[in-house]
Amino acid sequence: MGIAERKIRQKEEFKASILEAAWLQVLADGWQSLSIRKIADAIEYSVPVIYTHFENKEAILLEFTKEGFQKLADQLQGVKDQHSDPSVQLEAIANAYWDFAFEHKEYYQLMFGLGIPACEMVNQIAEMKVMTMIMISTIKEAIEGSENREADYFLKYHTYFSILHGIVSIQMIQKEGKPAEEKRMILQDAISGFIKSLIIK
Amino acid sequence: MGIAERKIRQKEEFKASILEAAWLQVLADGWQSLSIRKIADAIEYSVPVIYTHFENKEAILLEFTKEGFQKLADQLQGVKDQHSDPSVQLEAIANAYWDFAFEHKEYYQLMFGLGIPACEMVNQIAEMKVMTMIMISTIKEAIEGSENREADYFLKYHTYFSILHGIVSIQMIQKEGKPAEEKRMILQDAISGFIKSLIIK
DNA sequence: TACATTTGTTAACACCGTTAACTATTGTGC
DNA sequence: GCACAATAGTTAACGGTGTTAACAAATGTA
Repeated sequence: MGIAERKIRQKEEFKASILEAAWLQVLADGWQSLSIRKIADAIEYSVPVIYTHFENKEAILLEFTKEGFQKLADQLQGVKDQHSDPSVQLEAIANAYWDFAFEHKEYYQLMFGLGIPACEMVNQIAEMKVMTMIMISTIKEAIEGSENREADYFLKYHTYFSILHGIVSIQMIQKEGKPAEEKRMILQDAISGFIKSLIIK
Repeated sequence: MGIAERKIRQKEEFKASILEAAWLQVLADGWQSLSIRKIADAIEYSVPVIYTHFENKEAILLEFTKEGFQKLADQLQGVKDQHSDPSVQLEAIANAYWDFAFEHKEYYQLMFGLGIPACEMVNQIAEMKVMTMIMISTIKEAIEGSENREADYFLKYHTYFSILHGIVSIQMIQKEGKPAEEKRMILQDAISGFIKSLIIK
């Protein structure tokens, strides 16, 4: 009575082949270029068959998002297990997180909804430099009036800016939830930590 | 001979009316819902007239991106001027940055290419919780073995995660540029600062 | 063999950005 | 005032997107 099981197996294989074709497209031209029609073309079936295996395009992307979080969690657990001191673990996890993001760029962008039009333009926006200069000059002044005068102000600027953007964009993704009061504390915590490490040796 | 000037002025007004219609659409349904056709509909002209004022859709979005950075820089400069101590300034700038992002969500998302499909789904992804748990448990352990045992581990987790994501996504937007060596230093700097403020009172 | 179910197809709908080809309107030189 | 050139604005199309209704072909069952 293996014929029902064979059918299920074939269905799974079909689903897998859809995901494989989709992933090849994502790797080739980024996930914004992914289209149902291209997938159908790649697997040499008509378009609607895809909808018998996935509710819609988003469901396909969701699959990759889950896969991404699984892979990421695996890698983080892996490096955590290599150390015993929690502080060292936190450092190792941070590095592994960074590695994952850049070794699996497509996954990461999908997981956090990154990289649309601005991606290409943000580099050539002169207007951004004003903001940059305000931040850099303030950091420079802070360093000069501190006991840590040999600090690299450009490095510190990047850190400062990255912390700000990280906090904002994470909170933007997690739509609502916590009250604003609580949210602001995260900012407060991160920035006070940054400033301390900036001005104290 | 004011007729040439009137023409220029009218052209400017037309351009402005396009941007205004576009912005209303963005405010109403987010910038992913913006389409040339909807703009044309709103200003009651045919589609191609828009292309006589803007090269393409991206140029319209670019206009808003510039506007956004200008507004942001203004606000940051404004709060910086209200203080004299650089450390206080850095804190005020951080708060103003946060305020800008959430008071002008659409601008911010445009400026940093945020919020595509994942935005809606990232909340309901069970797979993410594994990663979350790894980070939280490590932070908890670090706190318990530190001299700062009353630290809020959940707050610290958010800070940690936000810093990681911020560094990664900023570096992903600024495609290439610095060598990997230098990039990793930003991570190193931010994380070592975080860990210090985590375990030291 | 006759029927029902599954499987896959074609063709359409309603959108999208972009552009070529055309018309109506305006301004200019005679 | 009139013919001509320049401008402004139009329609209609091209090629693309996600999604689905209607249909045909293959398969399994009675």
